Amino acid sequence: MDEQAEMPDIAVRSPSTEQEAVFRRLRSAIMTGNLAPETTLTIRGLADLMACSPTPVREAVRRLSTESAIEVLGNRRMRVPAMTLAKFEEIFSLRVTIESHAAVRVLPYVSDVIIEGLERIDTRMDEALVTDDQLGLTVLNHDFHRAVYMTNPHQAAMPMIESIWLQLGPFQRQILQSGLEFYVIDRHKEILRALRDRDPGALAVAIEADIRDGIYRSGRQYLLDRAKLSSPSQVPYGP
Amino acid sequence: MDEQAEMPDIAVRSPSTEQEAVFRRLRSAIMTGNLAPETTLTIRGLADLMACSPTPVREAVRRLSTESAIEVLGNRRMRVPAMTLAKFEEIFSLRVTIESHAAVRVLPYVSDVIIEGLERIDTRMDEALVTDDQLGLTVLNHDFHRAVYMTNPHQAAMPMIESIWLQLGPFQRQILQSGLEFYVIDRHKEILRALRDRDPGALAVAIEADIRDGIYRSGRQYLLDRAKLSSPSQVPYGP
DNA sequence: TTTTGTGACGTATGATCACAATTTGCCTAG
DNA sequence: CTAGGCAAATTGTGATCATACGTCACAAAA
Repeated sequence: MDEQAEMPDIAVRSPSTEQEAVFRRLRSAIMTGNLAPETTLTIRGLADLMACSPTPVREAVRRLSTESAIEVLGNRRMRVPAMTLAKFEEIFSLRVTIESHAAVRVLPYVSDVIIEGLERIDTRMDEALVTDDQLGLTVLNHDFHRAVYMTNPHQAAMPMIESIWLQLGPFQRQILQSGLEFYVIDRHKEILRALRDRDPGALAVAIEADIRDGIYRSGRQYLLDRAKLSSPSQVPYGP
Repeated sequence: MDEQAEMPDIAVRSPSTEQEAVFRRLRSAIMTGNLAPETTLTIRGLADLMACSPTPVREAVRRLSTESAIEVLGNRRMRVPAMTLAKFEEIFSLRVTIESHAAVRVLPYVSDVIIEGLERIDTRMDEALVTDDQLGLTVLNHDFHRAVYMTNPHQAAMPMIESIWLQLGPFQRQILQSGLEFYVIDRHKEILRALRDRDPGALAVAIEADIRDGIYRSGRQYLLDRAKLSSPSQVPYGP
């Protein structure tokens, strides 16, 4: 009867609610590695920290728990999940699979404007690289990949990709703190070339290389070392 | 208008929290197609329905919104998302990719006991097929696939796969209601054979066939028909 | 007849309260 | 000095209250 007038509300609604703000802050903190693995969280503590009542925090934390960004233990406690070697390998193989899939599906929508935007991000990454700005590098890398995948207007995999980034965030910090350097080899140029050429094969290869050359190598090394020297169940590290 | 089963999955175990129960019921209702697309939901309405205060409902609804199972509109309204042809294709190709990935990663952990358990589920599916029990068929199909993927103890893709099922649930009901029959061709036998043979190639093929022979065909047909009689040569979709 | 302003009503939201469960610290007994 | 248990503090959970915002209906003016 009246369902045809779809009325696309293009108006961008401000995420003005407190709960949304808390959610964003917490999520961003986890994804950029501001919270270490195995950090225990309390709703009241976070509420104090963010100067609001427990209610918005509670809901934000729940949302993050469904994304596997926060682990809710049976005994009513929650914490940032720990990382194991097996889980790490599993997550990275999944990441390669999903991101390659999302990337290839972008090709029909690639345009000069799109590529131009990506190049702009890549330029900023080069700047962050020379100033050794690790945080900026992480954020920009996410921005770059997100911009690629979101080029597909019907994109369905983005929430899952973000969920993976979220699960990797805390561990990334752990590696950095452990003193392990990881070399950032810029595969973005290859991604851009594959996009320009509309070459799905080359694109998948470039995406996989970019992911595997990132924290994957040093992360794997870190977990192997830890497994080796942890004959007694030792606390991984303490901030 | 919804709860017709007493949560068959989580029968007596874990009386846990009210919020968890509400979450499970809502989630199950959506996944099995008890809620039609574009159904608008109100927190208070659901609270009345489940005989509890708005608080647990609010949190459950938020969790579901992060899984794209419920769409939160800017104007403080929420509803079950609508389905479009483009979104449908996107979701299904993603589903094939992720489920194939998860299935292949199961092979190192396959054992006779595992296969036996899967055969048991498959037998029950055959029974549901002859009695034309659509709901049972849907639930058992999910159980089967879940059992396959969860064979990998370090499984990381399951939450994402469930999220996809969740997004497909409401639309599945829409197809059934429209009178379109969909033929269920039993590809589970082929999946089982590939598992027994530890054949990754055959397994991926079987998984893809199982998914594409399910509601995919009739769902696609339904959306094509709807698009045809809706607007002959208008702009396909808004952004 | 159409458009616009104003009011009432309903709803989400966040704070606060009361309660239950769990953890932590301390004290006592062995 | 260690193990066990009791008590207080801490924390999550659900209900309720106050408030802000959106929606709808009705009326008045163009």
